Amino acid sequence: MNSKVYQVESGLLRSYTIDEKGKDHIFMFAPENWIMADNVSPDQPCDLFIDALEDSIIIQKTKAIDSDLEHDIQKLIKRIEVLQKRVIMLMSAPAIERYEHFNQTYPDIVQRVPQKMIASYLGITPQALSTLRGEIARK
Amino acid sequence: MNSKVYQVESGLLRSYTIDEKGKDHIFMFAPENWIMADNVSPDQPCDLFIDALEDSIIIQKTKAIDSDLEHDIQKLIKRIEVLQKRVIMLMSAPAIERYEHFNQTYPDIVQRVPQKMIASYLGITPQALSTLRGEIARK
DNA sequence: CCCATTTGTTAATCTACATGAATGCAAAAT
DNA sequence: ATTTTGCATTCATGTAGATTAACAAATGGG
Repeated sequence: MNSKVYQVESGLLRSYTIDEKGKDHIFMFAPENWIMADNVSPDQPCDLFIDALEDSIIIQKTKAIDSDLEHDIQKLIKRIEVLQKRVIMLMSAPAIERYEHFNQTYPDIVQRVPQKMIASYLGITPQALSTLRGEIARK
Repeated sequence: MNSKVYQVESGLLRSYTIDEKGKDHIFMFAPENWIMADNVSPDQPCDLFIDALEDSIIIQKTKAIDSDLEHDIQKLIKRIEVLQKRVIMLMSAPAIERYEHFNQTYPDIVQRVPQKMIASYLGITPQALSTLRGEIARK
């Protein structure tokens, strides 16, 4: 079981899947002080890939729960919180609101990654994001 | 902080949000042996409501992490896993595939709740689910 | 049993977003 | 300098699913 947890000291990571049609979907970004894991659970794998979008310093932690249990639980809860919000927004909010929420969640990432990746995170095409940004700028 | 965790012994719970337009979105179901929590984190509340869809026996656990820490972590990880899958499917899979995945995740729930709730879980309207089921039956 | 309310179905129309293609543009690569 | 290569923009068209509405079926309470 080669599943790992990474603590980002500096730089920027992303995790993403590739669906049957070959399209990739960014699952999350991890800038400084975020943690990121590939397969949270060894069974029922999720095929989550991770790579660095910037030169990054990361600390690789073994998932063996050794010392700071409470701390780990807090981190996990934080992630659940983010995921819940994301599910709800995907179900109920149109792309433009998801984009605005993205800007709040990751205030400075917009400048740091190409737009196509943000589109991938939002679950829309780069073209859709482009026109959507046009509309925002126009008003 | 009145946030609780519930362990379902028998019956069926659901958790859901209500968006600004008054529409509700079922976040998850919890049949026997599942756990369910309302606000995972006291800050940044998510306005997740819980109620029982069947007569249910539940054990209310305080969220204070008392004894079985490892066990709690396993549960949390399971939830993250489910959430991740859900996010990915919402982004990449059409409603019909989400419906099929739902049937795998909750094999017998289809019979136990009204369709409108399943639609809510899937993030589509009851009408859409109805026609979608028609198409499945027809082939 | 009858009425009222909720739930499911079907169909017409509308809209957000996907898809595909053409164009411009900047950064690499040669 | 020139040729790639990848990214962003714009437009035309297609489509999944929303919306609205009307009706049928089921459920529940008196």
